[in-house]
Amino acid sequence: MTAPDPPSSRDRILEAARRLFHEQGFHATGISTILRESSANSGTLYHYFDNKDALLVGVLEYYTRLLHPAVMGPVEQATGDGIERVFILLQNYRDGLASLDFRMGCPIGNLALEVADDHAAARDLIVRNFENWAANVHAWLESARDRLPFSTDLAAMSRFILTVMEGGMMQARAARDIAPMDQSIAHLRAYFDLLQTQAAAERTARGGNSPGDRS
Amino acid sequence: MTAPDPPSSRDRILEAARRLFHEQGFHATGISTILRESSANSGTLYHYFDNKDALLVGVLEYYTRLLHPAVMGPVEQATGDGIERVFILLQNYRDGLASLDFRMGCPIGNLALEVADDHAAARDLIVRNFENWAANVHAWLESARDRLPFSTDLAAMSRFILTVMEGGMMQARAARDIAPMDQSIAHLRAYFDLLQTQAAAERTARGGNSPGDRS
DNA sequence: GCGTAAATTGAACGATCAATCAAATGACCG
DNA sequence: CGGTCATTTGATTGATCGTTCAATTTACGC
Repeated sequence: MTAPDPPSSRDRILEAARRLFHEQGFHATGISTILRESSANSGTLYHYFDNKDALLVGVLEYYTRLLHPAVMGPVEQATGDGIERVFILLQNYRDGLASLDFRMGCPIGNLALEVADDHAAARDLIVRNFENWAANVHAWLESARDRLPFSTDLAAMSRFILTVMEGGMMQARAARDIAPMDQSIAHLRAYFDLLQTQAAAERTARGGNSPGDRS
Repeated sequence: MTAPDPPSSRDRILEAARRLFHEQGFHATGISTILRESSANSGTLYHYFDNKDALLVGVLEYYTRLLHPAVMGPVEQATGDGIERVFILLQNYRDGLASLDFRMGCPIGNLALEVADDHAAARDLIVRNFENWAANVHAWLESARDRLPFSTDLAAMSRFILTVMEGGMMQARAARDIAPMDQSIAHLRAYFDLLQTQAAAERTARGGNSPGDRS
């Protein structure tokens, strides 16, 4: 059992930038603060990153790598039920927000609204993070395919779930009150319950058309 | 018919700040830009506003005043149906985002994620804007009370609708593609359809318990 | 131990930041 | 016209912004 390597300068800088961007936002975080918090010098930072935007890209790539190990993996460990996974995932975000005194919220969502219009490379990575998140949830939903109505668009549903997470966190964070997020999750749960009821009716009816089918 | 008064210096500054905060965000907007765009001098700005934060507060108060005349009123003109109003409102946000080439998004939501943690006064106004928005939608839903299941929490539902709007806009804006928002709205519509079907069943059953009731 | 490249140091740069203030001008009242 | 207060001017402040770079130290193959 060897002692873990001390984190490299590059990693310390990246981790400080990640944390500060999350705590304060991109524009509100100065390079000097990142240097102080990572015990690095400006020359070292600019040795590894061309400029502040490249640092942001590095942070977003880090989040991309982290998505499954840190976010999706634990949920998949908790249960094999695709639908239950969705609500464990949302509950994890909920608990994380409340445990941090309603500060910070979703780092990707924050950056999406702050920098998406101006930083093309960052925007691409933000979009990719959203896509990976939704694709993972989509796979969960596919595993519960037979418990949902035949006509339900599961890709759109995974987007909808991300919508509920981001919109709920935005309101709960602003209000410093978890209620808006809990209420949003509760309505998503009610929606799933109705869909499952409908799917059960479909199964007994053997392919009869469904009440919510708007085609 | 008299010619309208030319806007006062204070109004020009406020309008420039509002637009620039919306286009670029709060931290990314410099005082000097606001001065240039409003053709004012720094002394004039600081005569009316103590500092940049007070200017932000002024902008948020302006949004508060604007909510009903500019956002809710037109929807209420379009139809008297409480449920249909919800989807016209969402469609208006959707069309606004698409017509601006997926830039900017909801100004309140942007500020919520950028400044909510640090600026107490701004946070209060952001919360109030969300509350007013949800309260207005809540009133619409109450007017359709008998078409929704008895047990449905309409206050929570109005929060849920705001969640769908903000979360959908976030994704659509980042992706520069309206699809994630349309998909989210479509699922909200499917949810409402199921609720209305359930409510109709309740009415014929005269108070029987409902499938989605999770008490 | 030597040579070379990578990594690190930290002072310094020009630009821009939010904010100040004494002086000038404008509006309104008696 | 004189007096008074609100408004506007714009040069200027010190701080902080992101960034540069020549010099120095460290790491590593031969």
